[in-house]
Amino acid sequence: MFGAMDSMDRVSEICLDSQLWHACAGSMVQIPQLNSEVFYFPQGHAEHAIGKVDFGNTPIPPLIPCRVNGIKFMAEFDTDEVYVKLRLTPLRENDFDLEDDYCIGIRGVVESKEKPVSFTKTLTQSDANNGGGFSVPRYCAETIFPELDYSTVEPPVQTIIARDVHGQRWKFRHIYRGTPKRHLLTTGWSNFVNHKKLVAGDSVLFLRAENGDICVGIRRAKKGIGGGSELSSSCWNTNQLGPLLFDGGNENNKMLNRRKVGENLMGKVAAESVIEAVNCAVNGRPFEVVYYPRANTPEFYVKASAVRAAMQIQWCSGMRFKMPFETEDSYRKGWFIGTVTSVQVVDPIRWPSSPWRFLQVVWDEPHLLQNVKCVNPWLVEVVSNIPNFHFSPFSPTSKKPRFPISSFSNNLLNHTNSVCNIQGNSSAGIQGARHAQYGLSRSNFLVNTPQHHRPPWDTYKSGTKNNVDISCLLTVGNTAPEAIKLKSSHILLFGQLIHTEQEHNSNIFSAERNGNSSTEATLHKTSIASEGLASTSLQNSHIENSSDGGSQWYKDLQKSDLRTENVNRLCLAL
Amino acid sequence: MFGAMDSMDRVSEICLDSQLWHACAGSMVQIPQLNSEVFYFPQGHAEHAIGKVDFGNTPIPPLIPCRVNGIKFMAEFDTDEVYVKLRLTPLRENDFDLEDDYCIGIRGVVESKEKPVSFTKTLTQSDANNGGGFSVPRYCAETIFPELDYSTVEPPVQTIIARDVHGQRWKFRHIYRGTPKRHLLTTGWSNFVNHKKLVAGDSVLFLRAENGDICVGIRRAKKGIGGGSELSSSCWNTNQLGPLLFDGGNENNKMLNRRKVGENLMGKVAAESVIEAVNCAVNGRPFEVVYYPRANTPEFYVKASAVRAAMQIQWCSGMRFKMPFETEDSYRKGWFIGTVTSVQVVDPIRWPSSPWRFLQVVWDEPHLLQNVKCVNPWLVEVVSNIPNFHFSPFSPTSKKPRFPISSFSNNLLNHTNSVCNIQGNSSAGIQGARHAQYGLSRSNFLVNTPQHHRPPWDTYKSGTKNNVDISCLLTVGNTAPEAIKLKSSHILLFGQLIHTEQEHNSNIFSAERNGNSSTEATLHKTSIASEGLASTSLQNSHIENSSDGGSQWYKDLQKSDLRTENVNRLCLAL
DNA sequence: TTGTTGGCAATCCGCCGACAA
DNA sequence: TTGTCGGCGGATTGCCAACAA
Repeated sequence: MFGAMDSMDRVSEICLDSQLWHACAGSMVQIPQLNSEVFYFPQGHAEHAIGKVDFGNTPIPPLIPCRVNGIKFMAEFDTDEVYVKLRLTPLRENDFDLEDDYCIGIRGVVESKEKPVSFTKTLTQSDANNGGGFSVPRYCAETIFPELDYSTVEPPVQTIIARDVHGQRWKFRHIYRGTPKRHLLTTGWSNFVNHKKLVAGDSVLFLRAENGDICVGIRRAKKGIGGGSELSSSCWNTNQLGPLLFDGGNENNKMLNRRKVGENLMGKVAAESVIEAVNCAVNGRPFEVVYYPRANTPEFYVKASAVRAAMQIQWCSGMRFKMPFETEDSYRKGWFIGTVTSVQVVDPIRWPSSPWRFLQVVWDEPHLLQNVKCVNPWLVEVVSNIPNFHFSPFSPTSKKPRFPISSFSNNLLNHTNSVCNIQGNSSAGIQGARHAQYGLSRSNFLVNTPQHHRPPWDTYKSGTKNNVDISCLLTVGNTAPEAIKLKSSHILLFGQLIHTEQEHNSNIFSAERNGNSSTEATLHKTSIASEGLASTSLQNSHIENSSDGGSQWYKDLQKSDLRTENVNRLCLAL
Repeated sequence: MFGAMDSMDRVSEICLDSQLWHACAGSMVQIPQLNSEVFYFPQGHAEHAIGKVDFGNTPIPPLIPCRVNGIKFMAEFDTDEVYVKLRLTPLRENDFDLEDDYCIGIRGVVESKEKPVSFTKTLTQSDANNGGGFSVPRYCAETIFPELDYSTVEPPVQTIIARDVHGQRWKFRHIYRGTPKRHLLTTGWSNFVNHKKLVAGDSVLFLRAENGDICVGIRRAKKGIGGGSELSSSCWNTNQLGPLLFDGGNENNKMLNRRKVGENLMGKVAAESVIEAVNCAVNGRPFEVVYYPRANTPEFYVKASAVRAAMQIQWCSGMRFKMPFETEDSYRKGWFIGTVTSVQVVDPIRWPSSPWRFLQVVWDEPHLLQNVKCVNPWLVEVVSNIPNFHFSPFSPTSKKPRFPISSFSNNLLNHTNSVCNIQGNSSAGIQGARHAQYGLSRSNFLVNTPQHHRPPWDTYKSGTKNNVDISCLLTVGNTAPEAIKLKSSHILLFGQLIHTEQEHNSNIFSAERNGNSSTEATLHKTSIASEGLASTSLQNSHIENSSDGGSQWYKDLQKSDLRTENVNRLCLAL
């Protein structure tokens, strides 16, 4: 028998700059090392396909250990959507090689290569529609673009040539003019917008490569069914629409051509390719898989060590965990926090012993992750394994506990370990199951904020606003996401989620350090409303003497209709 | 084991009007009947792929009998390129069913369904570039479009709504104006051109369906490597370029987006899909194949009866044959004529006993088919099995015989029959090999045309021009292509090819009956030059009293530099 | 600091008859 | 009969400062 993939290697090349690829894909995407060991999940691959995948009655292992012996960073020609092509070779029993599989640990860890400086902006109406201009945020112009010569010509202009993911070059006129002065891209911009079929809400990304080259990437707004939650995480599942029907056409060109973009048609793979891959995988033949990082289904290839580590945790209901997310402009990161309600296989008939999504969960902010009821254990981090007792008895939104608190049971533990034999050759079983638990202690606590107009920083560490109990999560030092590298003595408001449930819009407040400064940060407010995403930032706010940044943030907070019944939770990051 | 194709049936539908599909594909394409028996040729499938296909060392039969149990007429979303998807099920020995496989015989036979009226025009510069208008040939306007009301408004206008292959509707303003009056498409036309990315040289096709609906199809000009031979036949092979390199982009939008069109990138299938199909075929599993009629490689699925019939012919060198072709605007059809030089397998190592392209040939007009050295026997029709003795000894272009005349040998005959066992259950072997020979007698003969300025019709039946020997081929009655249904008493000049070898351009003269008239015909002159194709027609020329049509044709003939050293061959069709 | 607006100039689009082949 | 050209009028594009948030 000949291998079906033997002829592919010479057909296509790793076709673009991998740094730009990563910038476009977002920092959430996990790309395994070449030659490392991963588990391939047919079940997850099927989730990544258009439509349902029918495997028939053949029994298929829920996960298949593979070696990664090919990684290609790709981008679709028409849409610029990035994807990765992995070549996987199923491992036989004696191929297991635990030595080379050093466990990096949690997700979202810093890559060895340092990230080039980049800036992402979501296009406004004016950027996308009118006059062919793009309003360049000052930060982007000053950190990404080559330095403008402000002295010789008035107004200062320069030509910027930016490479896209295909290596194609785009020319923009960058001018600093107007009253008050601002940075604009004029000539060349509308050409770019038209070619890329960008609309308001899409994002563009400028990146300055190590060699000084400017790159430009795009990320299309996800036209989610429910109208626009703009967060990205790796546990999501989009609703499946039927195959798109073509409605007979008209003159609406831009929208017509966007049909392929951002909807379920693209960013997904064909059902047959899944079946073909699974076919190879179960027969021990090498195969290729394609993964679209922005398709909102979790990776179906997972670093073996991460799976093993996750499976050694005694998952049980009541456990508190956090899962990383990032906002669509890849600027702000944070954690979703939730609680395990039960531990069970999602499809006992088709996949009777699969760990895929076997954590049934509820979220502290349930409206953002309405569709996500079950997650993969390797995607989350245990925060507390003490059952989450009802600690906000007076909050109207949580009048009663959301789930019954189940006691730890050995049944559950046994089940977890018997799900499949993925412990490798090492000492598997119940004995070894305890040693990898995360050493985090319970850090949830109740705080009270005073009622009115306090200076923002110190008072929000604890207290009550309008008599709402506010629970805070303290995360320490090295477990905080890399964007926040403040000294531990700096107190930052981070990842605050305040939502008004009745109006279905939310604000996320977050903070980020500026450059290498340990005393300056940027405060962000992101409104997630049904109309889309609007974000404002307060840059260069001084933290220690947080006079204006803090107060501005505080004003925003006041305006955001923060009333008793609207506050769910505030999180403080130390 | 689960079938890899089980999940495909519900993914896509037969997605467009099959008559429009056929009009776009051209009449050369062969679509087998549903449930009929075909031979699948892995070798031909590999020719249809991008790049080389490496089957490894596995032995693969050169042809695999299959039943056609699915036909889908498709069109690419972006390019409108038509293709067909066939689902084939390999037949086991006892599945052979010779009963249902009635032999229709030669290629190019009339389909049972009558063809709707259609008109194809190759876009001029003015059609494609300037002013957004399309100059409608009168014939098209009067036979395809709804009748214009010339009485009420001046100028007469109408709105034409035409469906494309996707079912999308396009609106055109059709106006009859100007001095002199002509038919034009104005509003809506440039929108169509831009959406479809048409350029001068591409063709558009208007079709009037049975229910009166207007359809519009497109056929992109083939940007052949050698610059523009505009003929289509089923034996061609495009040169393989390497994967297209992207040269860094610029503002040339239209050309950029056309990269995918008409070059080798499109109209071909992926190498892996070939391997996958072959894999299924050799293992007896159903599989799907995709064939692009306009990719210029022959069909790799061939009606079983056609293959069997072809293999029962005693092919030998010296045999004269003809092969059908049509011009790219699907208006004129004709035959290439050639001679078999040898009969041998093309790749004795990989495909030691394959009949694929096992006829090595030379063409009477070699410059048009430079790349085609070997053809499939089922694509040609024997004209004469008497070796083609050197009958034009004085023509300067053929100073010596092009090939040695080999004698009939039983070796060759034995070889032919031993190529593979495809004779079904019927009496195979040498005995049965003779009964299906075509009953054509040798009809090549030498004629002499007088030297100067003769009236065209009767004198060209025989004679010499400038002392050039002209050999003529007479084909009789029912073997002529359907477009020519003249009474046998009418003598028509048909398929005349006159080329000036030094200038690398050629003229094809052909004649076609007008409508149902048996006394009117259209004479066509097509210039095939390196700049592309230019064609002129003389319509409504009366044949019997061929006063103006004939003389016009004769003037063209005179102007075409028809000198001794330029004339290769003239063919007359009776 | 940056999103939106309206003014405006320059360009382009596309309809037209006049030719000519 | 139909391909190409130049004229032209109207629509669109896109640069800009003035505001406002």
